[in-house]
Amino acid sequence: MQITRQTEYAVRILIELAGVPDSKMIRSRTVAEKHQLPEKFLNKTVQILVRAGLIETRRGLRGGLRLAVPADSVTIADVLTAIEGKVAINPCLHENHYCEHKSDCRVNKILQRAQDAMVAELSKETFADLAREEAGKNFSTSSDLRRDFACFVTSVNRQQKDRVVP
Amino acid sequence: MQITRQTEYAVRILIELAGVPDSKMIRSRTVAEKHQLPEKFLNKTVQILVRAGLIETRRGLRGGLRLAVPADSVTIADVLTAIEGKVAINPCLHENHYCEHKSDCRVNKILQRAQDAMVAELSKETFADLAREEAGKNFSTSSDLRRDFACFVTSVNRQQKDRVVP
DNA sequence: AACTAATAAGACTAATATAACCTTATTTAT
DNA sequence: ATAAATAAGGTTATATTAGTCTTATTAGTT
Ligand code: SF4
Ligand code: SF4
Repeated sequence: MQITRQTEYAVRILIELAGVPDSKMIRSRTVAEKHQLPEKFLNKTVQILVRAGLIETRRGLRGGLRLAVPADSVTIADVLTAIEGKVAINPCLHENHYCEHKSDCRVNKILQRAQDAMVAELSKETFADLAREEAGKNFSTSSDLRRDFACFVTSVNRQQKDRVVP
Repeated sequence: MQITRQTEYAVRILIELAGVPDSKMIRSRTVAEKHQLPEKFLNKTVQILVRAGLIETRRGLRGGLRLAVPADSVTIADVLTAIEGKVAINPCLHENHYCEHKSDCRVNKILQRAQDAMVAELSKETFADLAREEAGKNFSTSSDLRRDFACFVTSVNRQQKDRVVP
């Protein structure tokens, strides 16, 4: 019941890109270094975002990444869908999933409402908002390697084996 | 971003137990066969639920499973927590997770609100409600092997490779 | 045209989490 | 005693997630 690391990486890319003037391109390596993310894996993530139509890239010298859509029209929910596919917290929430009880299953309905509530929250603020927030902090758009945004999510996550079953 | 199969199995166990008169014990094998779940895996799940204090078991002849708490005091959210541990859709939502930006990170706040909204929905109806619903359907508490509740979630889930990235 | 710095693509591997199985104990009513 | 049930925990299998590596392609610069 977690979003994947890749989704979080993608969110960070989008925040990064939403925070710079429209036409400027940001190198993927810059993002990787700034956020301490594995570069190759980030590039793969970038490709998914490109295919989802959220960002665009240019190769070659002075190439890089840029938003393909207005920052105020993208939300975390969009990124989640782009990276992990259509959201469905249980298989039976896919409309193509068959279950004979689906039509009147109360569990299904509860799960659906829970998911909808979650997605609604994830859709409330756009990356334009998020980038503004970032700008308010000590966040820099320069290409040097200050780690204003570093958070070592992965390593911390790995030791999270502690089940809360007393 | 899915609940695990084990969580769904646990939900089914609880629905099953909530639907029978208080003192009666249900054999775990009965649940497994009725819902077409792998018996050994189900037993492991049962143990988790026991340790979480949600159900109690008795071994030996005429042993079985039974709710350890009133059906109207348990929700799907409780089961989710029992099986998967404290809910956290991103590592930084664990209060013991450190991130220097946590205190004023907007992403964190959005994720927290999304999670809260989801959990709130999952907490709205109790298993007493759910069992009532089941009773309304053609659901039987007899120990024969009618598969009133069968849903082949696992197999369907496995072919769900279709990423929605156009 | 040649060079260089960038992304593109995809195969490959590694690590982790999830799911399932199996075997041996332990308990309890009969 | 015996049979029928769960308890426990080790082992395996599978799926997902994360990350790496290699080679190609593109585009600006000189
Ligand atoms: S029985 Fe209900 S919860 Fe289970 S798969 Fe069918 S619709 Fe979903
Ligand atoms: S920067 Fe924000 S979203 Fe990322 S780990 Fe820290 S608190 Fe969570």
